[in-house]
Amino acid sequence: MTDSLGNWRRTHYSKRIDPEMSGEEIIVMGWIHEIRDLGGIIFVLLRDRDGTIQITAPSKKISKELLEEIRKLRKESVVAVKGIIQESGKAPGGYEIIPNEIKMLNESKLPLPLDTTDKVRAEIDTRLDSRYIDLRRPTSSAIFKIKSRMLHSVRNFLEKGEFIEINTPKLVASATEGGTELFPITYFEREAFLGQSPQLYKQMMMATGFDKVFEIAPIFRAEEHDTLRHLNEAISIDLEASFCDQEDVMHILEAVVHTAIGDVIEHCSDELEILGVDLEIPKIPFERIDYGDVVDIVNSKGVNMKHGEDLSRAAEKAIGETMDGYYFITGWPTDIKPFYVMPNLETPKKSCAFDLMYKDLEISSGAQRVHKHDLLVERIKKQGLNPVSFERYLAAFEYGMPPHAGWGLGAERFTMCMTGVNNIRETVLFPRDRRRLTP
RNA sequence: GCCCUGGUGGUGUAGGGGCUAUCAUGUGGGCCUGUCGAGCCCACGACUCGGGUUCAAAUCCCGGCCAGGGCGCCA
Repeated sequence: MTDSLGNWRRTHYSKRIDPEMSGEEIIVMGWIHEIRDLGGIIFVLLRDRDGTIQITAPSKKISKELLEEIRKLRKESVVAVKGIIQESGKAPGGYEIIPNEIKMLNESKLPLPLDTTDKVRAEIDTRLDSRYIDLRRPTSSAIFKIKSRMLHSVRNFLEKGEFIEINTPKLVASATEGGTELFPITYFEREAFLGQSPQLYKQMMMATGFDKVFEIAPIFRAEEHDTLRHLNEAISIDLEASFCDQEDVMHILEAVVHTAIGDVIEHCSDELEILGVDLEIPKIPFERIDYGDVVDIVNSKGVNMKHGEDLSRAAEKAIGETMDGYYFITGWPTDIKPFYVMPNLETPKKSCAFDLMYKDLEISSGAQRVHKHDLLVERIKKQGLNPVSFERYLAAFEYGMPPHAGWGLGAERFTMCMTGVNNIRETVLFPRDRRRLTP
């Protein structure tokens, strides 16, 4: 039998209670985390968003009816408890609630698909199948509280820097941007695709005079990768700024990373402790290492890498062993970077592109962009693409396109860096990968 | 897509041609007034699917599906 909420409202989260409130009557609401029935006394741990609070029911202090009600409680059912706060050295946290009245708001089916108390650890696959229950575990929810704080921090920082937040379409007409595989969809009578990147749109925004824009939105990539650091749907923090070169946006990027980590340390100390992470604010400016030096270091580590190649996984690991924390790789060969990346004026084989790495993980890449129409057409042709399919995009470069630069930062990869988790799926509520499309 | 490893109660595991299929947690019941991974007693609950070998397959072989790890792909 379940009760209605009625006029009951939660007065306190578990973490907002302290022993000085002793004697006060409050209402807490949440899930039954654990029950220890000792016969003459019953201890119930009630869990809410922020933690747990002990409900203590001694048979001598409460009515028989209430004691029997409490004895019937089962794990993960949702209840509301009205009771008196009592200071107690024996209770966890130094206080407990002596109940006066309990409302059973909704019972949970048993047995549970996984253990919420971490006595028996479930595998990530099992956890993702029942993600709503998995996220009741503090070690799971802590990751998302940190991710949320990071996203707030980035928005806040860019807003202060007078960036305009934009939204670009995720339903796009053509697969002509290049390289990566796109997800085809049906768009009325036509074929369309899910957007792989807001790149071309945010560049078009530079022709509007908005000057500085950013977007935090999903990107979709139909690659059949099956690794701990790839997703088919991810959140990209994208930024583009006019009258800037790559150095300018690298400064912004390292400031964003620096600020976000500082904010997470300041506001998420409980979550970091739950995860056992000792997060430190990285020193800025981050170290810069030229692509040519990367090739030398990688080869010196016994990993074969030719000049002009992208980093293999082994190469990433080799360079990650040498470089500590966050660092930029600059001076990438023009040939292995996308057409919209500006070649270096003096040495056109080198580009104005950069990657931001954390140890052996690429978390961001960016560049100064080509803003000259004719050079852009030339670059598109050189990459084996057809300028005709870029007509609408290219037109934006004919009516006064300022020089500009920008980057995209992977929100999930950045979250991995801060939380120390080694599987990117841990950082997405409902991850989409090669095999998983539900829930 | 390739290579390696695996799939055993709800969860996490042990075992590895014939035993009542191990243990923990859980669930149900019982005892217990300070638990905090509570304790003790009783009960419940499982061999991924299809084919093959064999007197006999959860175990060996082949294939599918799924998972874990590594790689590739990822303008």
